[in-house]
Amino acid sequence: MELDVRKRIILKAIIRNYLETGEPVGSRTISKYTDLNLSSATIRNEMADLEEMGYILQPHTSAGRIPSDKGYRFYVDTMMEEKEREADEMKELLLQRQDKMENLLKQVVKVLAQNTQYATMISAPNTRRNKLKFIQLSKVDAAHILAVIVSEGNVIKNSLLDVQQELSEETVLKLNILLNTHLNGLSIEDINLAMIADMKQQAGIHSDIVGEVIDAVAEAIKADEDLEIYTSGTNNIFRYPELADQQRASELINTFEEKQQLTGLVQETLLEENGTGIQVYIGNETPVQSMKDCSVVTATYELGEGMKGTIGIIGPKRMDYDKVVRTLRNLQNQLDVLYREEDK
Amino acid sequence: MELDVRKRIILKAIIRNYLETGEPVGSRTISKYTDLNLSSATIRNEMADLEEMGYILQPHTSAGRIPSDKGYRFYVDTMMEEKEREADEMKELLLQRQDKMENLLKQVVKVLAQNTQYATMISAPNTRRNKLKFIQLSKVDAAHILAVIVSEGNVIKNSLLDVQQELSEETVLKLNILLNTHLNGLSIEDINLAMIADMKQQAGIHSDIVGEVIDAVAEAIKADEDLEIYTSGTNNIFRYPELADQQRASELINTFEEKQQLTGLVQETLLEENGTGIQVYIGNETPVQSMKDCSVVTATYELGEGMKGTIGIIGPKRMDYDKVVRTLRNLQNQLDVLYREEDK
DNA sequence: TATTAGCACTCATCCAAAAGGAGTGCTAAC
DNA sequence: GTTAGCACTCCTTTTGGATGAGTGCTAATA
Repeated sequence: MELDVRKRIILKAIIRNYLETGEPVGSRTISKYTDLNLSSATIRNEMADLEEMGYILQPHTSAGRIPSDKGYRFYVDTMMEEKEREADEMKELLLQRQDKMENLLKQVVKVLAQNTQYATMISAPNTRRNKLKFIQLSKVDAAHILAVIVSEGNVIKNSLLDVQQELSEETVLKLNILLNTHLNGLSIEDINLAMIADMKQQAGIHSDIVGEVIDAVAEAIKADEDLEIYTSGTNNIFRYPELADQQRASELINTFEEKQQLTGLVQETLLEENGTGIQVYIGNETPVQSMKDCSVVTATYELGEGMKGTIGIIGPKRMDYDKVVRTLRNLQNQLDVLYREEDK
Repeated sequence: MELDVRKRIILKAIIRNYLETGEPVGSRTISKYTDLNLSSATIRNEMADLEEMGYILQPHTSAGRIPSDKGYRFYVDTMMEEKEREADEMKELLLQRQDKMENLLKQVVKVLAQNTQYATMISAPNTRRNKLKFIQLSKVDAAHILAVIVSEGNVIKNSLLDVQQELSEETVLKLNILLNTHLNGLSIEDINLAMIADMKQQAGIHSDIVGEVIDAVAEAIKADEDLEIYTSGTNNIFRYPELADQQRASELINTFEEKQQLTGLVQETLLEENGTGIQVYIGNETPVQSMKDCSVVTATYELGEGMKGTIGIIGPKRMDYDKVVRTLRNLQNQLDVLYREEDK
């Protein structure tokens, strides 16, 4: 059996209605809701077909129908195609310029959660391919050296190093010059062992410090790559009864608190690049187990070349996909603009 | 009427039992539970008295009794006294040394939440009275200067400053010296306007930068004082039916997400210093509105003189006060030890 | 052949009444 | 002062209609 035009119209009507109400929708409703001028009985026949084909299902024998994951998938796919053509007149999200990356990200998730009424997450941009801009060692006290590492996009990391014996100010200065001349402009992938050996040799008796700094650089650039995830609007899940029962709510909240559970989502999204960078995961499609009763919409954002991060919106399956996708696209643009300004 | 010995025993038995079960406790239970060898009827008489005195209450006419806030208060106060004498044989919480304050705090709340099965929070140590150890300005690129501010306890803050016109390396060096000679060893309260004016004058045409740096220092040391709060174990509230209904859960989770709602708790705790630094807020006693159905146990911790922070444990009123207080005391010690090691 | 009216049937939900049970307060006896 | 006994309260659970939304099927209709 195939999905003819009329079946499509009916399926869409069912889904639209369910997105609004969250209640199973019956044949009579559709009969009135659409302008097909068909009786409820005819609709019932079509619905039986749609159910057989797996697009909708009945919670129990004498209830209306709700969309299945397959149904949502159909809806999202065709909706996306149609909307692609439309102009995007979405109003701006109120983003203020932030000097620190962390604050920017926190602000983004928060604004996004407020705008969509869903739970949101954002991962800090992937800095692996990011280039080192600047290293600064400073003597803090007799036993500690502070390494400040700035990479492109003005991402700043600190690391406090223990030193065995006190270094003179001149030594610190020399090390600074040594490190900067060798490392500036390189990404973490560019730094190889030969280079490190070379630097260590030049550092002479202070070669151990060089080693520590290199480690710190690696650490700073890479380490919490998967931990820097911010979330907001967690308690929005209570707006949707289908997610608000204790079992589910508890699991979801746990996932949002233990942020490393969200890394799966980030990785998945960065891998599966399609044109727009926006992806929709419905129910079991999501890579995070605890979200199998949710839908997840993700977007990759880019701050200059190589600095990619992931934004995610998590809500019930009857999410307003349309609005969410538009909002995310809008956000992508704004972040892009923000970056260019930053750079000017 | 006074609280004679027998009434105390009965009251404690009621509370103990309620802490375990979370159900109203009846006279027959107490009659068996205690070794007073009294019949349920006698217990009933005593319970009637206790209710009249306000220590316990009946959810409805034919139910058992549950402790009132006043009852909990009595229990906590006397329990504390008794336990004060006991040796503390609590097992160590598994804290690993962390180089960054942020990581340490995150670890502490997490371990604490896992150990107690309640929701936990910690505020970063108050840095207001903290002394400036070291300031480092570095030229990042033509338009940006990076200010790194290190204060006692090796708390590091960064701030990226825009500059109108490019500064030479020498100028940056001069400014560094100027700032460090003037400001090192001072706390934020020590920095006055005269001093700032003096520095600005010495900086000549670069006085605006000095102003910006001072602002950054103030900002860095003070600003997110009330924002640096970490939480963990939020979803533990679902373990306790009396907190797990949607209304309450949603509010609590929101409070934990919007961390500035927790500042009230931090301030309150730092003010009301008693001997041990441990405080118990029962029900309405808590300064945070959304926790009026919870009990909150807070502890101040200290990392060296002046660096005080607050730890909080939030759970149902029938919290295991005994264990919580012991755990917190234990943690206070461990943090103290950790700090001394750090400092060595 | 596609559509529709009509009808029997299912099943969640609501409501009231009944049953059960835990626990109390009171009284009278010990 | 303590306790056994009993009537009483009130929550909780169960039960059994009644209601209503919605379906599937069949037979009539265009």
